[in-house]
Amino acid sequence: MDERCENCIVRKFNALRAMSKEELKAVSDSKVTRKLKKGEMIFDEGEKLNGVYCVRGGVSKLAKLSSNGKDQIVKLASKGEVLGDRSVIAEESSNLSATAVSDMEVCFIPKEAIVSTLHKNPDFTYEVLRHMAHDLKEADDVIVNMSQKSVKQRIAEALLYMKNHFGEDADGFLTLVLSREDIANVVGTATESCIRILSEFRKEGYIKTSGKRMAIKEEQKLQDLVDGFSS
Amino acid sequence: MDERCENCIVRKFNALRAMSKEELKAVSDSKVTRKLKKGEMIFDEGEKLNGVYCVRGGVSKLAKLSSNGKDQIVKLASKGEVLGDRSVIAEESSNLSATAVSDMEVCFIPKEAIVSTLHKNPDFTYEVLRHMAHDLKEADDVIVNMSQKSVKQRIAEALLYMKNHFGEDADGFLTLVLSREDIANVVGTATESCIRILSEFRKEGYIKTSGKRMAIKEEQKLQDLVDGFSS
DNA sequence: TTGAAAAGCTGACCAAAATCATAATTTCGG
DNA sequence: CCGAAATTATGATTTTGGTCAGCTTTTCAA
Repeated sequence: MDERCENCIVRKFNALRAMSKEELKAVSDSKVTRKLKKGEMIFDEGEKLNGVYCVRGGVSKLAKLSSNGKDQIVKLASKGEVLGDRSVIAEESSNLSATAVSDMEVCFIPKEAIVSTLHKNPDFTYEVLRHMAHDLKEADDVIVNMSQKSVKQRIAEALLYMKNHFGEDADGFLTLVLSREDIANVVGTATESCIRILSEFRKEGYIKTSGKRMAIKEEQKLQDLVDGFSS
Repeated sequence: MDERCENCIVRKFNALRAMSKEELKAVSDSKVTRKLKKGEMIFDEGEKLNGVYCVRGGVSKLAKLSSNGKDQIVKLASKGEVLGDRSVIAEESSNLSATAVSDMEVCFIPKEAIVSTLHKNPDFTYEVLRHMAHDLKEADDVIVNMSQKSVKQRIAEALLYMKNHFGEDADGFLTLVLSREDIANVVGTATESCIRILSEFRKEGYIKTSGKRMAIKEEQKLQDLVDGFSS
């Protein structure tokens, strides 16, 4: 609406920074800012995307429905991240759904603005490519974790991830508040198992909880779990 | 050694086809063909790659060692696929190891030839990008399978994958011959569990085995398993 | 404010899969 | 062709985690 992409700081974090002044202007002119309430869906699995979404604020979960009816959360995206880029580039419909897990503000950028820049500005394309190569490496790590680590380890890891990527507030509580079900869907387990293990962590004194807010008290203990020490 | 990239058919299958005649000539002049025996390693996890490997023949497993000491096979690459591109593009050391699971022939292409083309030829960069976007989608599927499907389903899926991607010989046996351990590492399970389930499939008549060679007898039954029908 | 719905929690039970042990078979170098 | 090493096979046991059921707490809208 009001703010121009040229001045938008979130751009610093993504490939848009490799765009030229003019390209950025074109993007800014065609973009549409959209506010979303927690729980609202940005796009659904199988949907044809006409552009990408640049996250200005809030957090989104990218999930895929598995054949057994459960959602698997593949990625949590926040400020500066771009959603839907893969589908636009591959010219396929989205293989993931995107839903706000907190109130959000996103900018929709029509695909034409992206694709034309991809064809004309090799620096931009290269930058997008680097981001994607990086994402692919992260995906490898997720695959290995999923197949080789226990549910307990994966939950410990998810907690540390939430702290490192989304931070904590003044009282030490994790900024990102997820339901137990969402956490379960991140680590790929049953909600009850997730609740059980979080309770265990609480009893052990590794974390404390207050409603659905959580705080990490003993980061090292969680890290040891992830690394396979103790049990 | 002898064959020129310009005439190499495997190029048809990868992003190299978007290169210009001149660029291809430069690649061809700088490439080194290398033959590998089954079991030989092409590069190791953590290694700094000075180029990419284009697979001319044979099959390679891309694996990552998890903290519990087990290898997780993330991808099987065959004719036409390029290995190491992500590390070269991200300018990071490799997060995966590549090992020949059959005798192989690969062409090593120094990274300079690749990177300079990436900077100069947007079509090539775009093509690489499209491939990577596709790989990323596949990675999402793997994540979902790993976390939501049973070991039995994943093994059934692996067998179908082997048939569809590597084919079968005149007798109906899968062309790609993997050890039980490798199959276990693809699906992320214990070798014993893998053997047990393959035995079960044999007893049910879904497959037949002859040493480590395997043939799919009832493809539909395996597919039903994957889709969650029956049990 | 209140009452229904959603989310969180806990126990009991069961199924899936890992682990440990041991034996049979295959592979392969000499 | 032979024997050691690797691979495959199978049984017994334990652990992990999923499912079902019932209960409590929190949330949220009428």
